[in-house]
Order: sequence, then C-alpha cells, then structure tokens
Amino acid sequence: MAVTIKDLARETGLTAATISAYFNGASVRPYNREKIERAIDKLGYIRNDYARALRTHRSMTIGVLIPELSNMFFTGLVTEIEEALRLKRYGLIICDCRSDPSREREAVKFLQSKTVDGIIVMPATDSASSLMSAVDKRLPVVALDNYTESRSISHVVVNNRNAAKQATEQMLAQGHRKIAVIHGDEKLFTSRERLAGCRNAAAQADGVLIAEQGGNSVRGGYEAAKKALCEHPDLQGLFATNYEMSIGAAVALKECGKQIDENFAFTGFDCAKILPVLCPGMHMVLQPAHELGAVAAETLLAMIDGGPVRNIILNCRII
Amino acid sequence: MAVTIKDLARETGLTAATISAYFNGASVRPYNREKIERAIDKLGYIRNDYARALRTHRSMTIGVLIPELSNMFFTGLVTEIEEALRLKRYGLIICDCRSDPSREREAVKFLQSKTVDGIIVMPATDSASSLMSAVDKRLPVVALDNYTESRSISHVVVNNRNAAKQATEQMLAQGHRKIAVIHGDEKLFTSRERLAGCRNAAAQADGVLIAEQGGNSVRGGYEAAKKALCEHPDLQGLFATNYEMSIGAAVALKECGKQIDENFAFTGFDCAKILPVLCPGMHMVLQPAHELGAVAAETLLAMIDGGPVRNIILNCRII
DNA sequence: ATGAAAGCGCTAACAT
DNA sequence: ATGTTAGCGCTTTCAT
Repeated sequence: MAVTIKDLARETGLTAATISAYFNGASVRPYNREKIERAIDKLGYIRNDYARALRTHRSMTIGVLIPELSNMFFTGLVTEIEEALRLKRYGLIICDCRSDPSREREAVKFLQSKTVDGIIVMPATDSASSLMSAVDKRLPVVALDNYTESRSISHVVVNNRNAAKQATEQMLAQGHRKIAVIHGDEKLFTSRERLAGCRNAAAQADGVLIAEQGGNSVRGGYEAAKKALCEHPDLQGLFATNYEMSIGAAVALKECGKQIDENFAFTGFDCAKILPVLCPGMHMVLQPAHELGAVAAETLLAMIDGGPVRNIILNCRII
Repeated sequence: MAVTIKDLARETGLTAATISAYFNGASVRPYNREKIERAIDKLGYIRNDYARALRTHRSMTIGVLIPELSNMFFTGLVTEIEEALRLKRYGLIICDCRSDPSREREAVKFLQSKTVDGIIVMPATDSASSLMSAVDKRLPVVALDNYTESRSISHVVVNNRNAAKQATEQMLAQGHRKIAVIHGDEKLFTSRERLAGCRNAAAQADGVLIAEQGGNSVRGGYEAAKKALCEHPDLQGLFATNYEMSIGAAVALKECGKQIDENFAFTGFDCAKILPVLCPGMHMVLQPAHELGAVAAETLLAMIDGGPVRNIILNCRII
C-alpha cells in the first residue's frame, strides 16, 4: 500500500495533524520541519489528493470535454488549458465526445463522479442540455469556442463573424470580386457565424460569393474547394473557414494549378503550422489559441472561487 | 453539497450499506430496489468515485503521458486508449510532457497524487528514469510506441525496423535505386530503428541511400526533403519516416514539381488522413493505431489485475 | 507548535 | 436482505 501521512507520523514521532499542518503552510518547528522532509524523501511519500478532496471538497482536477481529439485546433486549445492549469496544480480529465451529444452527456456524469471542480467544454452543439446535470448542481462550466444557450455557463469565444467579414473585405478590396467560401455544417455556431460574416462583406462591397459546404475535415475541404474551382473557372479567391478544411482546400488549389497572386487570393483559417508551408503568400485568420485557452482556464478558476458567469469575446488576427 | 449515499438512505428509509449493496450488485428486495432508483432520479445522485477509491484502492482512472498533444499520431493513440478504457468505466488523466523528461517526471508524481491505477506512457526518451517513482511503488506502467530500458514496464510497439526495411525494399524492387530517407532525431528509438531498417534494405539490395535528418515536424520534413531533392537531382525516391515529416516532405515534393510515377516513388508514414489527398499514388507505412491503443489498454488492465509484464510487437501495414 | 478526535462518502466484515 | 460498525487518508476544530 502507498505511503501515508501516518507513516510519516510514525517515522518522525510526530502526529498526523502536524504533518498536515506542514503541508498546508502552518508553522512547524524548523527541527521538525527537517525531520518531516527527510521522512518524505526516505519513504517516497506522495500526497493522496482524493482523500484530501473528500475533506476539502476540492479535487484539484477539472474536466475537459473535447468534440474530437483528432482535431488539431481543439487539441491546441487543450494544450493551452493544460499549461495554464498545471501551474495551479490542477489536473485535467479529458473526454473525447466524438461530436456526439449523448456521449457528451455521459461524459458530464462521468466527470461529476470524479468530483471535478469545474468543466471546460468545447460544445458539439449549441444546445446546453447535455451540460444540465452539471449546471443544476452549480458546478462551474465554461464553454470554449462555441456558444451555448445557457445563461449559467461562461463563454469564451472569438468574434467569428467579424473576423470572417474582415478577411472577406480584404480579399474584395484587393480586387478579388468573385470568391468561394468553403464552410462547414451550418448547424455549428462557428460555421454559421463565419459564413454570415462573409455574406455581410460580400453584400456591402457588391462582391460575388459562392458558398460551398463540405464535411468538417481535410477531405471535406478538398472536395468542396475542388467543386468550387471546377464549377467556377473564373474564381478569383477562396476562403476556407476552418482548420481542417483549409488544408484540404490548399491541396485542391495546388492540384488545380492555381497560383496565389494578384489574380487569385487564398485565405485559410487557423492552420499556422502547415498552411504557410503549403501555400506561401496566402492569408490566414488566426484565432488566438493561447489566449482562448488561458482565458477559459482563468474564467473557470474564478468561477470555482465563487466568481460570476462571464462572456468573453476575443478578436482574431488576420495575417 | 453534493447528494450522497446518506441522502439516498434518508429518502428511502434504508441504510447506507443497503444502498451500497445495490450499487455493487448484491441482492436487494425489488421493492427497495425501486425505491432506491426513484430516489436516485429525484435527488440526482452521482456516486463519488474517490470516496469509493479510498476504500477499494481502485480509483478507476489511469494516467496517460503524451509527448506532444499537438502530434496527431499520438493524439490518435490517445483516442484509441480512451475508447478502450471508457468502456470499462475508466477515466483518463492526460498530461502533455512537451517531450521534456523533467516534465515527465513531474507528471508521474502528479498522477500518483491522483492515485491513478496505472500509467500508459509514450516515452519522450529511452530512459525510464522519470518513471521510476511509479515503478518503485509497483504501479503498473505500459510504454507505448517507444521502448524503455526498464524490465518492470510493459511495452507495446511496432516492428519499426522491419516496416522501414520492407518499405525500402519495395521501392528498390520497383527500380528506384537512389532513395533519400527523411528521418527524425536518432536519439529517438523509433527514428533510429526505422533508419536502421532502411540501411539494411539498401545494403542488401545494393541501393544508394541518402539519410537526411530534420526536426520532428512538418517544417523539419519539408526542409530535409527540399535539401535532399536539391542536392540530388537524380533522386528516384523519397521515404519520410514519421507522420509530421511526411506531410512536410509531400509539400516539398509538390513544390519541386516531382511527379509520383515509375521514375519517382514517395513513401510516407502514418498519415492516412492527409497524405492520400496530397499525393495520390504514393505508398504509406501505417502503424496499427487502433490496435496499439487497444492492446496498451488491455495490457495495463491486465497488469492492474495482477498480470505480468508483457512486451508486444505489432506489425505495420504497407499500402 | 503540537496532539486528540471527529468526519468527508464510501465499502466490507460481521451480526441480525 | 438489511443494519451496525469500523476505517480508507486526509483536514480541521479544539485543547494543551
């Protein structure tokens, strides 16, 4: 069995309460302090966070619900969350929900049985129904990247509509009048907002916008872009509105022999690692992944400490 | 405060022990069974796994150490592990070690303080020193994808050397005599083994092998491939030996205008999602990600139940 | 500054 | 089949 505080007590001749005091920063005689530290080293003691949680009602773990572990944009966010939370000695329990609300609902229960102190969710849908069992128990929940309809949940998102609008405006301003936007399922908040931004820009500047929907994947982006390029040989620009689809669209572009120059513009989304290698000279809308993760972590921690529900909208960079 | 077993007891007029018996499959009078189930629904009871763990010495969570959450091959494995373990009601605590052994060591301690029942690690180095604090306490550990030097750790890996050898042989047999292999840091077990396999094949078949090392990333693969292609215009084949580098190499190929045909062959590693879109007609070495994850999970579970250390070597597919 | 004792939510004998 | 009791490893009064 693992080394416990009692073993330390026996080893040092002190009592469990004193050892506990030591760990919790109370004042302990220097002499005893040393004895305790020696005993910890000798016995290889590691504190049992859950016995602790049982008393303190803080498990120091938080749950993360991710729609797809295979989606690089989301895993990037998780990395940032991990970074921010690890510093505060919080651990992450990550559940891959496969973009499936029923799995999401299951995962929320699962996390509660692990007594997480809070949940950060990148929602698979706009509906918050799968989160209700947590919200009802006043467990702090932060939704990241997507909106939900619940007023009891904090939200950390980017201004999708504006970012897409600006990116489109930029293409139009550079003389690319006929543009195809490669977008994902309109049931998704982000897809919808981004498409709306494009439409706004096109309407205002009198541009021609072809909307081509595809599956939210590399292949989906590839196929949608291919279709747009074939059906509209006079296309002057392409705008792919998420990470995976951008890669697919870039590949389609290469295959059709399209050059990125004054006659043709390509704007992608988020994929700062691969896209610039694939298509130098292109434009990108970059969501502030680091900030998104950090702010979500901060917001959740604040809620755990009794802070209010907050809705935060960050801006994207266009480069 | 959360609903506890005592609340159920009060609500039903039964005692905590009976409720516990109910949860643990002991026989309970149908009449009471119903009362309990009604109370669970009414109160929204969710069992506290950690109070339970405190008694049973099973937390039903296992730790996963991943070198980089941004590496798609690794996250793919995590998805498979999650899939396999969730069915058994195990939860995952995932730590991103940033390929840094000191972070790895920290993470192992962290996981122990969370009283995980076992650890699956995709080791950042061959050294098992960061895992010792777990191994010493007889906590089951499974190393996935990489070898370690410890005899107390189970290993689930692929036959890297053989797979690379076969892939190289295949290229040689098809008449591509001068081949560049784009590989990662030789300090890594997998890189080393794969390179050795290539060398074996080239030596046996009297081919010419150019070894070009690059950083373990898309850009690293891109740059290494570019260099090889520029320095050896008479190259007849390219073999990229990991996921990220394969993507980079494929891009370099496109940029240099290389066609994949009887005069030039390209073989990549693992990237079944993106590569075929990028380079139709290419060959790929595919590690059995699903099997790797499933077998690692199985092996760990078996060890938790007192099973022996096992070393399992799976084969890759070449397509 | 340290100790004694109770209790967090649950399970496991043991008794009934 | 159900109740009683004790205890998992820790923290937290309350004494000393």
